[in-house]
Parts: sequence; C-alpha cells; structure tokens
Amino acid sequence: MKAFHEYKNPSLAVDLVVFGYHNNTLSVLLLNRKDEPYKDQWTLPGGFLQMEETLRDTCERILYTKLGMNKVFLEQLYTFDEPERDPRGRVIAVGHYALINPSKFQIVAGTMANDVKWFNVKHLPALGFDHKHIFQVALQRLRSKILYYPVGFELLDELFTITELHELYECILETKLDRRNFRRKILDAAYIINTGTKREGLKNRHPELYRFNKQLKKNSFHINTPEDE
Amino acid sequence: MKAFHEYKNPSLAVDLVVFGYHNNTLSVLLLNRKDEPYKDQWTLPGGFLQMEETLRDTCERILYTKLGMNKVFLEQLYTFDEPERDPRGRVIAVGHYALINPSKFQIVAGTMANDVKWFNVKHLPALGFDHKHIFQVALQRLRSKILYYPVGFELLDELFTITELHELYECILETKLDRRNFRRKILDAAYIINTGTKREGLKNRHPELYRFNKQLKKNSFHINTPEDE
DNA sequence: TATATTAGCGTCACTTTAACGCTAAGTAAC
DNA sequence: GTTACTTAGCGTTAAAGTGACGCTAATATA
Repeated sequence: MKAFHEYKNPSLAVDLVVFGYHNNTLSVLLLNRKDEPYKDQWTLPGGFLQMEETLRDTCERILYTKLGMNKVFLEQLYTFDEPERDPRGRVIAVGHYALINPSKFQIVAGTMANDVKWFNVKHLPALGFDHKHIFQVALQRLRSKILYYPVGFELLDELFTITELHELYECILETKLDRRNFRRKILDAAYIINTGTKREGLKNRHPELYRFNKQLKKNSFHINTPEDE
Repeated sequence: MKAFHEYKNPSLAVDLVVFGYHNNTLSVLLLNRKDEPYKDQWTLPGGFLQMEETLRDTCERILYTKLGMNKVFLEQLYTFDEPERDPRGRVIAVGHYALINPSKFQIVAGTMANDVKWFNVKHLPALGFDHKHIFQVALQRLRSKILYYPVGFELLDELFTITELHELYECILETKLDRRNFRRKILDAAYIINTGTKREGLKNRHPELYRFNKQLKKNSFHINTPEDE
C-alpha cells in the first residue's frame, strides 16, 4: 500500500448551474471565458476548491466574488468525472445548482470573465467543457424536485400571487397545468399562506398575495404532470 | 490567477454502501480495518481514485479486488467533503451504493482487511470515519428510489415470486404493505412478467415465478407507504 | 379425509384527480 | 353610468386510484 501522501490526485472543482426566473422565463447564468481553454466561449461559472474550504464554501465564494450573490438556495447535484472533461488535465467537478431571484442582485462580470449573462434555458449557446451535460442534469433535477418539494418560492419575490406561482410551474415544467386544480393542490397542501393583502395596480381583478409557509411538512403535496399518465 | 498545476488538491476516494438481501434481511457489507486510522473498527469499503480511473472504475476495482464482485448495480450517491472527515488529511469521498444478490458471490476478505461481513442494517456496529452518515444517506436513497423505480430485482434471483418481492419491499421500507394491493400495483405496472413456471418444493400452494420486465417504461408505478398519508 | 397455510382473485367504500362551469372583481371603452 | 373584457376565485362531477378486506384454490401434512 502506498503511503497516504503518495497518491496523485485530480484537481477538484465545482461548477454551478445558477437558475433565475424573470419575465416568465427560466434562465441560467453563463460566463464568457477570458482565458483558455474555451476562451471566448460560454461556460457555467465554476472554480477550484481550496484546501480549507468545503464544497459549499467554494460555491459561495464563486457566487459572491464572480457574481455578487449571497445567501442563495444551493444544492449539490452530482460529481462529474469523465477523464477528458477538461483539456488542462484531470479535473473532477462537483456540480451544484442554485436558485436565485434575479431582481435581488446586480450581476457584474468579475475580472475573470468577458461577460456574464442570463440565457433562457430554451435557447442556450454552445457550452464549453461538459457543461451542457451538467446543465441538463440540473434542469432535470429542478423539474423533478419542484413536483414534490417547494423550491419554487426561491425564484419568486417574498410575496407572490397564485397566478405567478402557477406560471412559474408551467415555465419550469414546460407544460400546461389546469389553473384551478393547481390552486386547489397548492392550497390544500398549505404550501403557501394568504397575507390578506392584494397586488394592486393590475388591469383586472386584484389577486391575493401569498408567502411561502416555512412550517410546511414534507411529503404534503405532489404535482402531477400530464406526462405522468 | 494561479497556474493550473499550482492548486493543492485534496485526496479523492470513493466509499461504497453495498446492500445485499438474504433470509428476509437487508444487509450492508462492512470491512474490519487492519490499519490505522480506525484500526480494528468496522467501516464501509472504499479506496482512492487512481489518475486514469473514473469514479465508477474505482468502485468496480474495489468491488472486485476487495470483495470479488463484478457487474453489480452501482449508483453515485453524494459527495462528502467535511474537512475533518478523515484524520489523515483532506479526503473527499464520493459515496456510491451497490445492490447485489449475496447468493451470487463468495465474499472474501482481501489482504487489506481483517474481516468482511454482512450486517443487518437494523443492527450496525459503530462505524469509522463519517461512514454512519454515508450509510444513512444510502439507505434513505434506496428507500425513496424503490417507491418509484424498480431496483428491487437487483437484490433477488432472476426468477422470484410475488411474495418474495413483497417481502423485500416490506423489509427495505420497514413497513407492512397489503399483500393483495401490492400484487395489484406491481402487476398493473407491468413491472414483472409471469414466466408460466412455479416454484416447487414448498409446503403450501406453489407460487408462480416472475422475472423483471426490462421493457418497463419509467414513471409507470408508485408504491405508497403508510407514512405518505 | 380433514386441517393448516400460502397464493391468487375479487369487491367496495372512500379519496384523489382531471376537466371544466360559473361568478366576482377589476379596468377600459363608450 | 353601462357594457365589454379579462383575470381571480370557488364549485361540480365523472372517472380513476387506493386501502381494507373477503373468498376460494392449491398444496403439504397430520
């Protein structure tokens, strides 16, 4: 057996799929790379783990220094280890995804990138590395998770209407959900709490404003998509 | 920015939660360590990634060389990165779980371990490292997954009776499931195929033998546990 | 032949679900 | 004001799914 320190180790990085929802569109944040490899191409934000950091620390550092975001929903996704995934050498990436409300942050391209931009998940450019694959795993995870666990409110303002929540679900799942059945399920599950106030200034009837119920017990609801059948 | 090779890297390992089902008991395979750290204590099998390997390769190498197993169901679980999880230094472990049919393999302790043994998941000894935690994540994953995806047959012989499958579910989920309703769900979902043969040599009525239906379309069934309600 | 036990099939009340109708509340046009 | 239009909120119903459980068949053994 080799001594402990004799093992060669691959580099360890995190890659981030940052989802945002705005104007009825689900978007992902992409970085245009300033340096090789994949110079001038779009990729997911990511970075190398430093020895004293946890993976979550690394993600938070990247979110903060490259994108100016903090205190966002963040979850580990999967670890990507294809030997050829990075042309610089062996790099293993622990994929994560984050859900953020774009209206809360002013995105700035750090010094590392030419540009940082939101892209509609339906119209992504070509991505460097294996980032297309990581993105697809993340989108799939988000879609499954939202069916049985309340992650949607991470993407909305603190107060929102049922219609707004409904549109978010339809957008993420890319399917139509009956408006009235959706309302019933969400309310029966006590997923959200009526604040008693209404959203003013709209053209038609003023909808009631809700907020997320943090006391929600797990497994209390399940949304079916038409494809379930 | 540092040059690529200047980053220090933690060691990368895999840890394996190997589930087996035998005599109406769900078990996990544990190794008794020959060396420090955690000498003479029980731990999950695991090992370091070698530079030319994928994570799956590493898992398969360990399964084969330490345990004599090959071609088993194997799935990545989660990546565990607590900085203090290994007293030797910074080791990040990618947890995996495997499902095997113990009757297919003769387990042998490799030269690395004092002993290798199956332990009933209900009566585990103390485990070294953070392996108790990894085990719990794996068990939870197995329990959720079996509700909507057919993994059970990995633990059974190729031909099995509905009663055997039913007992497996009750054992993994640690709950009673109505025998007749279970049968109806499994059959309605076309989860299994009747082979037309029967298991002989039993004391009472001879049950029909089934095998897994590999054509099963996803999302075609869902088992409810009493706690769902 | 009777008994005990597991296997397989069926029934029913209750709950959940999908589809969709109807009215209320608001704005804008006249 | 009145009418038209649109979104919001509430309700209804038929069909499907679910849980609880009864009944009979098949087999070994006493």
